[in-house]
Amino acid sequence: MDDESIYELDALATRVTINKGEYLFEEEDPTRYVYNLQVGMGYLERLSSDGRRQIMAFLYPGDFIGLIPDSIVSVSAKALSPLTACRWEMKDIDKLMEKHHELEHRIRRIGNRVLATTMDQLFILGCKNARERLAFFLLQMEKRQKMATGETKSIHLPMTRGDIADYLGVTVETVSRVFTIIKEEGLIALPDPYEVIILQREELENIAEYYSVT
Amino acid sequence: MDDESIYELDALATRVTINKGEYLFEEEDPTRYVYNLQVGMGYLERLSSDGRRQIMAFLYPGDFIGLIPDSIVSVSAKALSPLTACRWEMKDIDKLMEKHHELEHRIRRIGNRVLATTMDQLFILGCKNARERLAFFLLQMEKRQKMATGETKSIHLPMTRGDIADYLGVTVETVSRVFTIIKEEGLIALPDPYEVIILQREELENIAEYYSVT
DNA sequence: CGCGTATTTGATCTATCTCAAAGGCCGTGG
DNA sequence: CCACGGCCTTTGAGATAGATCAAATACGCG
Repeated sequence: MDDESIYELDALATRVTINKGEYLFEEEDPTRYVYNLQVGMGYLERLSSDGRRQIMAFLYPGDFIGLIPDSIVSVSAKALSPLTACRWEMKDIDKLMEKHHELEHRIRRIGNRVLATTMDQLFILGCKNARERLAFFLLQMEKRQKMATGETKSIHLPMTRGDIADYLGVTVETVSRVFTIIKEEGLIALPDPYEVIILQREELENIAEYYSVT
Repeated sequence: MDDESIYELDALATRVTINKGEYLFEEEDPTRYVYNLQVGMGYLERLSSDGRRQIMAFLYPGDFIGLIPDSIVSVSAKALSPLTACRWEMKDIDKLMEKHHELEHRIRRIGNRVLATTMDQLFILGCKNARERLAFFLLQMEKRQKMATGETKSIHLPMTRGDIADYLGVTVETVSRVFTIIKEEGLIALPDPYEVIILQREELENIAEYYSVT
């Protein structure tokens, strides 16, 4: 992106900070902001009226959130850890896009990538069993962590088993059981519930049918 | 969109026609085209190596397909009926977007809408049971048919029960059974397997948690 | 130190899948 | 024009992956 538009973006940005468990924005919220996550992690969720929940995405540093107007999607963004983000008014971004078309192009490409990821997830939920889902999840988190932080030794999972369950469309107990199973099969090591080390990547990739670009 | 870019788009378009059951493009296919469906219907599918299938979307006249480069998503587009579409080279569209920025804006908005729809589907697959899924499906098809053709009396379903099953992440038998159940509950009428009349919209909407903008 | 929350594991239940078979529709070819 | 084959839908019966319910254990925080 050219220097000028970066400079202008920077000038318009506000910094927001929230605690673990708090919302960056909520479903009903009519405000229209765009965020760029800088520090910490979170997730996008949608709730059904009877309390069921779908986690649509986990959020890593660098992720843009809110690029889709809430008039057409309804999700909330919640922090998994203390979280800081840059925030812009949607209308400012709109204006800036009109001026610097390169910005709209960038935003479109980000949107395309989000769509591709969402389709991967759809495929998983539509076709795969619990074991395949968890394998997919672990490889995806490994890849995203690598992108965001460069860390590859172990996968740190800041979310609970319940969050993983609601991301994969299964129950907590199932997630827990499958973790135990694939640990005992020697596919992963689990130093503690929030730390995963992949021992047999290839086997996991075959299970998940998900091949990260290594 | 301004007249000039429509004119240029038109000049660059090729018309393609395929028969029912044929592919507009396939997963491995390295060609990069953008299509606008004009007549007929189809669907986007992804296959897993062991033959499972997820239908990612049903395609109605007016839909744009292929706006996301296949380098990041892998899907095939198949015809449910004889089908004609306009086709452009992706590179031509890219060039035209650079010249007429309004075009890129339009394309971004189309992409946003696709993402919103995909997220709705994700929510359904992650949280809902078979009955809720079918209710969602029927309301969605009704809405899309209305958008595409204006027809609202009955919903015409050109896809098989198997296609619906692979869209909703259940089996053919389950789809068939749920059709029978909601018919006997008086929620819908089924003059024939491919024709649905909604008798109790409100009840269906409550089941699906899907409220079409009427 | 004690409470609340999260994980894990066990036992049972059930929605959906799987397997099987009958019936209907349509296009083809004799 | 009719018979046949293939494909699709529907329905039944039985199997099962994962859900639900329950309880023990571990962990972190005030």
